[in-house]
Amino acid sequence: MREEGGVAVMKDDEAMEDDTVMTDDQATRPLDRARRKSAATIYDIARLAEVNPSTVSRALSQPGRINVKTEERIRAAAKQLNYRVNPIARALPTGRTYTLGLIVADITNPVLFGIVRGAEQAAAVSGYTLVISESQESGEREATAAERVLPSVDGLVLGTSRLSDEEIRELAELKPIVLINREVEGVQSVLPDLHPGVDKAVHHLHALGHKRIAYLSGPTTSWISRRRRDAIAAVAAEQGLELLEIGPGTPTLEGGRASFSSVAAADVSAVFAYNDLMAIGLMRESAERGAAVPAALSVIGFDDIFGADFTTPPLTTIRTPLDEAGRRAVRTLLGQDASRDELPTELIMRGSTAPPSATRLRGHIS
Amino acid sequence: MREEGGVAVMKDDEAMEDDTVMTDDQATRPLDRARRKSAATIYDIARLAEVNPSTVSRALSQPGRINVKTEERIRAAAKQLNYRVNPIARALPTGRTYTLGLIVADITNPVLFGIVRGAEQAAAVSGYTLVISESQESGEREATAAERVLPSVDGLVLGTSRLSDEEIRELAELKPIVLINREVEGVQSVLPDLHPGVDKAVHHLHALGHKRIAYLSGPTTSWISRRRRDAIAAVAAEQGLELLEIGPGTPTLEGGRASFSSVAAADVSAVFAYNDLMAIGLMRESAERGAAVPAALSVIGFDDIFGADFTTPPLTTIRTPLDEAGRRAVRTLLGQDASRDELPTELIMRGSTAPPSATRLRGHIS
DNA sequence: GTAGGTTTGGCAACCGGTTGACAGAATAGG
DNA sequence: CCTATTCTGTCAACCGGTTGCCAAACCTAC
Repeated sequence: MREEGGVAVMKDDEAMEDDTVMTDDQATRPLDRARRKSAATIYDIARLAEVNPSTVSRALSQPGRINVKTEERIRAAAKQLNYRVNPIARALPTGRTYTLGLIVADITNPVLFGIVRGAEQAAAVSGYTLVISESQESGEREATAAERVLPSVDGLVLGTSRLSDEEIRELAELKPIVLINREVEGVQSVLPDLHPGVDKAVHHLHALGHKRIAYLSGPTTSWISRRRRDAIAAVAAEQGLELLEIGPGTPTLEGGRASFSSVAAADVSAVFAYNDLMAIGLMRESAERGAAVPAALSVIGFDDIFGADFTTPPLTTIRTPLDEAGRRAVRTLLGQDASRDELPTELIMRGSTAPPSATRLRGHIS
Repeated sequence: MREEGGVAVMKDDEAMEDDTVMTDDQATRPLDRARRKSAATIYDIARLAEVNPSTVSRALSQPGRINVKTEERIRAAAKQLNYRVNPIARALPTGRTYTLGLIVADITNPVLFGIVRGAEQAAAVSGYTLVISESQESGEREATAAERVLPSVDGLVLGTSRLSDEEIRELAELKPIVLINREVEGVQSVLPDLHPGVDKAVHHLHALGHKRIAYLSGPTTSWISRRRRDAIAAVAAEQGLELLEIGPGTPTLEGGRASFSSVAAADVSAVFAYNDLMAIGLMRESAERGAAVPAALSVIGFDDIFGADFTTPPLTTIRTPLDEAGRRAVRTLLGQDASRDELPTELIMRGSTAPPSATRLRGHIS
């Protein structure tokens, strides 16, 4: 009787002869490898095909290295035994796991779905498995997660890293790293080109007659939040718009709601939110406080997440092709994509902007 | 020069002496393990602490087995070398990978976020890593994905399986399997208790005065779709409501939109959709065709996904605690949860239902 | 002081592949 | 026909841990 991962496994060998009955007792005994079929190995094939295991290995992984006749015999034996190569056994000597890691701040944050999906697809296409970990917006947890998956992956994508540049460089010394929405000297990254979307958005607000606008920022640790702010600031200055920064805030619906009073107090007629989640939260809070968007306040988000067009009014937002970002990050990791181009953003014009209202928002501060 | 996963790696050994310069050349050479720091092993520790590697292994994984003094010396050496156990090397002899697989139909389907998050959390808490794979609603791809991850996981959660009972049983012979929203003889599963939510929803429609309602079904291969239909049918019959089945449909926004004409043709005043995505699609299509929800048509969804309350009107839906389902599936896999209770559903009453309208929907068929 | 029991740590086999080196067979070239 | 190549398959080491078995060292108690 031995310990297995803290779960004591008992009655290891009773009733071994009866394999067909699925007793309740067995059903509740977890991760019990003992009585399950174990997979065929190259040794089984070797015995069946009457060759040396190394020949099997070569026949299967280096077609042409071995005599066609023999290779066929081996392949037939492999098929007969329903052989699958054991990725773990293969990874040990070669160091290649055919697994990639993806660490994101929050799996359930719809902002990241695109990244996850794109990365998963690109990985699957190349025969790689993707392991997704969550850092919950915490740099410390992110470091732990990275350390945990690092030994068993061939490379790592940091989707929304909250680590310091230094920590990221240290990781990059151990395994190939690709960053999304973050730039660190000497580490590869996939970045958005904010100009097309931001330019158009700011011009749009200017054309509507806005004079004083705000940027509702995300977490202080977010590199991309600062970058979005700077991009907006540059265009705003050029257009003679006054830009305030409100924040930092939590990049969630709640964070957006919570920002309402600061927004109202800031006396602005339009707000760029760090992301759509905050934008939607702000819109809803604003509406509930009697200041309907866009009449009383114009709101523009970032990302164009799932559901951004469900809202009333539908959210105007600056879209980054996130699935493309995820896909490209993985392809870069696999060396299939050398392009350094930034991914163009795009303004998705919907209904959350309007000319500034005569009535000020101030009255709505509770 | 050898092949690595289809990517030819060249210039393998030039400039090996210069480790500090991060040339562009190096940056674009992917998955190149060669010149990176390689992690410390128990052999390094053994040398440093002047003991046998097996002693190191014991000191680290079986506290108490070794003399306290020696153990401390070993731990110190391990810390000094910043040692992390290599999960792959550990998995090979033990067969335990501390990794669990989760296969879902579609990662970006918000219905499944809850499952993913719950599963990830439960796994992380117990020190397990979760590998998520996507089957894209295809049984064949699901089988491939399962086969692919099976050798490297200790167990598998099938989130939205499209496999046959027989295929599932075969998988269950190889590794522990837990199903969500699906029941197969002899395989563990986590199921919702549809009664509380469905009862309340049907009663609610009855009370509003509806007489003839429809169930907009999901994919034919979806076990849970049939189950939802049956649960509704049972209560509808009891309440004297006429229930039509429309479908099968694709469980997406588009699928919901596409169903509109059938719904209109069916001449019903209320619709249960297989899931929220379809419900939202239907609502929007309906509104765009001039038949506003809920005035012209009442709609009730399933799941209460992210964004279900963003819509106009906000969607009334039957919520299943999906993160709890994901969590419980993993805990069951790990043998930490023997409870067989079904997860109670709950009616989330919002704004997409109203008394049946006098005007029929028929006129809206295009 | 010694028989008996318990710690403690080392040895070596093993998990399931991969791969460099090599020998014998087959083929080519002169 | 003999030597030089090329082909083909085997041997054995290795990846980095885990673990059964054993012997030496250490206690304990009589």
